[in-house]
Amino acid sequence: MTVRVRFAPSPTGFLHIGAARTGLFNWLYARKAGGKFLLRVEDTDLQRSTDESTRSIIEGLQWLGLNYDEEIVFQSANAEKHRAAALRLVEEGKAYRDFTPKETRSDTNVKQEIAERARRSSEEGTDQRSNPFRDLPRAESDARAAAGEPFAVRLKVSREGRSRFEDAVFGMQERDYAEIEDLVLLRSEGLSPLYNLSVVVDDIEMGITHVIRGQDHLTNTHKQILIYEALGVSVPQFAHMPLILAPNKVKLSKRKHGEVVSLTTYRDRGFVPAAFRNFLALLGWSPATAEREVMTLEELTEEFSLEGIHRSPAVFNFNETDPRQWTDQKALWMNAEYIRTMPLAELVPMVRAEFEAIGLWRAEFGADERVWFEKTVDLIRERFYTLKDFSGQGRAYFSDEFEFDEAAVKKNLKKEPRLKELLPALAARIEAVDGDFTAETCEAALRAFADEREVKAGLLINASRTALSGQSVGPSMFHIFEVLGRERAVKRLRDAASLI
RNA sequence: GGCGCAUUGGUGUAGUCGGCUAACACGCCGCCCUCUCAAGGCGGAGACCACGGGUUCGAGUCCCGUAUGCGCUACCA
Repeated sequence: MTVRVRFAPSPTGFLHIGAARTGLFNWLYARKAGGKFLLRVEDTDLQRSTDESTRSIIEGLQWLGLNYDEEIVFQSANAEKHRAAALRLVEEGKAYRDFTPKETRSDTNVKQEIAERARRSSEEGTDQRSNPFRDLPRAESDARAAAGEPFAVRLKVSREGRSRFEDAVFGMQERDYAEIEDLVLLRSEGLSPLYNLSVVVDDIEMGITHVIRGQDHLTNTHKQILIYEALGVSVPQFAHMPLILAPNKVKLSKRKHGEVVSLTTYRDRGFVPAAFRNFLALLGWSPATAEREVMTLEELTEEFSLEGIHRSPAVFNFNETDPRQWTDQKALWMNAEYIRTMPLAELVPMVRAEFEAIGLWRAEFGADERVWFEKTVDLIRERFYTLKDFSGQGRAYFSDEFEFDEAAVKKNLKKEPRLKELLPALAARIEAVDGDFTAETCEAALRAFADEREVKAGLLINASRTALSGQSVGPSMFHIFEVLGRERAVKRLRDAASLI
């Protein structure tokens, strides 16, 4: 049997990183098994669903490199099928019409209301099967429906017995039927289908063999199994994955934690897709042969297995008050690791895209200066954490309009008044370098000059770094000379005197 | 309230059939390298494996209980 899995996000708000991880695991599972990875947009809640959100899901998957097979399924388009399935269950006596008027429920304190209602009914001793319409004679039910009386459709859950299934991650799961109420399949309003019904009917329709999703669906799985059984269809294999928590151990949510939770944030803040994907894969999963953590997509696919998924939730570690830790440190490290080690040919287009986005790109970078551009990117990549750094700290390499870092000016230029005179003199010396303008020839010239003036080479080197790049940190100074070229290097050395 | 799940250094994790002086990565600290900062190399601090019982010669690993957290419990998804 061919493996068919699906990623089924609901399009409300931007794509959550937890959802993205679920998508990733589904993708890895499908690819490893040589099966199909399908995308289904669960947009049955039309009030909250937006096209923009659907776009962010599609873009997010694309960014992560998770291509899906077959056409996207929009759940809302299948409502008629879902309804027909429920009605068929009424026909077969496996579900019934409930003519009880709908209770109005305030959306804000739902959880609390549920708890209170449960407490009350346990005190009164009412059980889950006490619905008076459960055993209403069929003829009467038909008649009332025909007369236009509104009704919801509920599944008739057995009075006795136990539901059980083997979850690939959490193991054997059991639940007494007594704990499951006769769940509503169709709303009284317009007989519109509810989540549990829609999911099951769609999964059947799409031929899903493995349902890999968040742990928040674990207990509801029993309800869904009941629907599968009523429909007379065998159940798929289930695998639930632990949730991702915020540092204070609460569920990571879009509302509370904002943009760190959104996948697009990582794209927009200079993450390399492969790096973030790698990081995400390691959150709640670990390879059986855990020797290295930096893994290519191929390696991840090869290593992936449901058994490697953990049962305990993972904490996504970040600190909102510290801009250096705006997201998980390990994610940042992983990104830096990718930036400095990935093939230059893959990195350059990403840097280009970043430059184009902020208007720093010039056509020459891709034409006459292409070799130079790549060499420069290669020179500075080593100490960068995100793609944004190329246009931030690295701006001076690509443009004459850049800012000087205050602290750097203070530390490397202002501190030594003699530099006001030394720098222009050094500029003249550098300008006069014979032959090729390389790191070696520049170094020789600078060191000779330092000896002559009896100052430490380090003084000139550090001053030059700030003069040429605006920064106090960066690559070897002589390579900066080489990359900037004679003309720009000399000009910047001269101009820097005015900063002292 | 009921049901379910989880609990190894700050974070992510490894710990097969019980034998650990509890391993790795990120982060942190120090040293080396050095023109700065990284990277790299070396080293260090940091966990009585949530707590309490039990089984056993021996428990992070098995059993019971407690606590805490999370999830579900809806005519939300």
